[in-house]
Amino acid sequence: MSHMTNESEEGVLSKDDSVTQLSDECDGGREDGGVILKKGPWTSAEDAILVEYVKKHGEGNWNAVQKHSGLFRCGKSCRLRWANHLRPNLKKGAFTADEEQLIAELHAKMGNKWARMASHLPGRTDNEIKNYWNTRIKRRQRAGLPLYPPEMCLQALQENQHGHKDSLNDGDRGHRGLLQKSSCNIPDVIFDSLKANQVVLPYVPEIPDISANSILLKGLGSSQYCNFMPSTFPRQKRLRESLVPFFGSSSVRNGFSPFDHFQDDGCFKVGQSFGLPSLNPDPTSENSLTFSPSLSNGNSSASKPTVEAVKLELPSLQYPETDLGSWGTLSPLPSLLESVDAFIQSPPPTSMQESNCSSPRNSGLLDALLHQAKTLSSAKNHSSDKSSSSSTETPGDIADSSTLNMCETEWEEYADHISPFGHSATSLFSDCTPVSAYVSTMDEQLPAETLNGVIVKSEAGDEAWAPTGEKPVSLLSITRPDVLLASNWLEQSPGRVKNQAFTADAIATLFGDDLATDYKHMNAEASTSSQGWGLGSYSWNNIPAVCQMSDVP
DNA sequence: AACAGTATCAACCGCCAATGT
DNA sequence: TACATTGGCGGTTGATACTGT
Repeated sequence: MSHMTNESEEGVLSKDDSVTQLSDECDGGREDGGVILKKGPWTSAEDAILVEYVKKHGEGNWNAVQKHSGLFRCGKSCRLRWANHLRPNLKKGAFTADEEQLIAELHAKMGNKWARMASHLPGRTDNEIKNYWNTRIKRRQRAGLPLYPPEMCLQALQENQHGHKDSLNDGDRGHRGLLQKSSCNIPDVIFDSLKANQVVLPYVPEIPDISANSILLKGLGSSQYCNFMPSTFPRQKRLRESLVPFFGSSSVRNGFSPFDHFQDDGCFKVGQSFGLPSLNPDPTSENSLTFSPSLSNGNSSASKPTVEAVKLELPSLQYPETDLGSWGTLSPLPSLLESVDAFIQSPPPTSMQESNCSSPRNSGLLDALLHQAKTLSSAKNHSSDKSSSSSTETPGDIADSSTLNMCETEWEEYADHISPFGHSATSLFSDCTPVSAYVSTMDEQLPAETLNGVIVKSEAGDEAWAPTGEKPVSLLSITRPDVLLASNWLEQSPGRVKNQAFTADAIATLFGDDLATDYKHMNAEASTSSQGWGLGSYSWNNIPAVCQMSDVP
C-alpha cells in the first residue's frame, strides 16, 4: 500500500521540513509504483542518502535510486538534485566577472542553451546559468546597458571574421552547425517549413510549434524587452505594420543609414548588442523620426498599458560562424557599415541558393505587397502587365524571379490580404521588430528628419510602452527582414528598370502618385549610385505609415 | 515595525530524443 | 516496428530573502 514515509521516523525529517512534509501529505507527492514520492525542497538527510547511493552505484539509472535507497523521490528529482547541488566540483557562489562575460558570450552564440553553456563553465549548472541570465542580465538590460558587452561582440565577430575558432567553439561544433541553421539561416528553415505547410494548407494560420517561433525570434534578434508586438493583433494590422518601414531619408542622402547595420539579422544583432539606437518614429512629431533612448530606464518589462507584451527570448548574437565574415564585418563602425553595404550589393550566393521562395531574403511580405500593388496597378491601368515582369528577366535572374513568381502565385491564393505565411509570418516579423533597449548615442549624428511630409500615423496598437516621461513610440520597424530583402530584391533584379516602373505604378496605387514620382526619380539617382542602396531604402522611406492594408481592396 | 514589491534560488513540469525491450 | 523507459533540456513556478516605503 502506498504510503509516504514520515522522514522523522527515519531520522530524515527535520523540524524545518515539517511544513513541507505536511504539504506533501496534503496534496501528496506523485504516486509512483505504489509509493507517494516526495516533492519540494530536499533535506540534508535526503541529500546524504542520494550521495551515498551515487557513491555506490554511480550516476544514472536514477529511477533505481528510489527503489534501492529508500528515497521517496522520483528519478528525475534525484538526477536534478545531484546535478545541481550534490555532485562534486560544483562551484557555488556568485558568478565571477569572467564567468559573467563568458555567459554573455555563450548566450550570444547559443541562445538559451543552458546545458551547453554550462558545459563551458566548469562547476556551474545550467540552472544556475539560466537563473543568472533571467535575473541579472535582464536587469542589466532593463537598466539600459547592452546585453552583450560591446568588446565581446567585437571580439567574437572579429574572430569569426578571421575564421578563428576559439576553444569555446571547438567543443560545440556540432551545435554550431545547428546554430548555423538556427540563427542566420533560420529564416530558411522556418520558411521552408511554412512553404511545406502551404502545400497542404491553403492558409497557414499559425506556426504551431513555438520552438520554431522562438528559433526565428532568436535568429532575428528579437527580445522580450525589445518587442512589444501583441501576439493577438489582428492579422491585417500586423501585416500592415510589417509593411511600414521607417527609414530616414537621410540614409540615402548621406550614404549612411543607421540601419545599415541591420541588413541581416546577424548584423542587426551586432548593432543591437553594441547599443546602437533604434529608430522610433515619434508620433508626436508628425513627420519626424527620432532616435529614442527607448526602454532605457529599466521599466521595459513592466510593459505598457495598451499593448500586450510578447514574451520572447532575449536577443542573441547567433551568427553563423562561418558565414558571418562574408555577411558583415564587425570592426569600428565605418567598417561595419562598409561591409554591410558590400553585402547589400553582393549578398552571399549561398543565401540565394539555399533559400527559396519561402525565405524572407528573396521573398516575404514586401514582395507580396509589391505584387499585390502591382496587381492593383495593373487593374487600375486596365492592362495586364503580369507577364512583363518575368519577361524582363535575364537568365541570371531566374532564381530570383522564379522564386518571386512562385511566391506571387501563392500569394494570389490568399484573397484576404493576409500574408501567404499566415499570421505566423506576419507575427514573426512583427515579433522580431526590434525596439532597441539601448540608449541612443547617435541622436546628434542623425537628427530627426521628416518623411517628406508624410504624416506618420500611430495607432494604439502600434504604440509600445515608452520610458517614463516619454510618449509611446511606434513599433514600426526599420530592421524588418522584409524591408531588407525587398531592397535586395529590387537591387538585384536585372530587369530592374522595368520593375522599377512597375513598382512605381504599384506604389502609386498604394500610396499615391507623388510617392511614385519620387520613387522613380530617386531610382534614377540610385541606379547610378555606387552605393546601390537607395532604391529599397528610398522607396520605403516614402511609404506613408498611414497606409493600411485595410486600405487595399 | 509592518507591509509591499522585487530579486533570487531551488525545484518541478512537460516535452522530446535516445535507448531498450 | 511499436511501445516503454530513461535521461536531458528549457520553461515555469513557488518559497524565501531582500529592499524600499
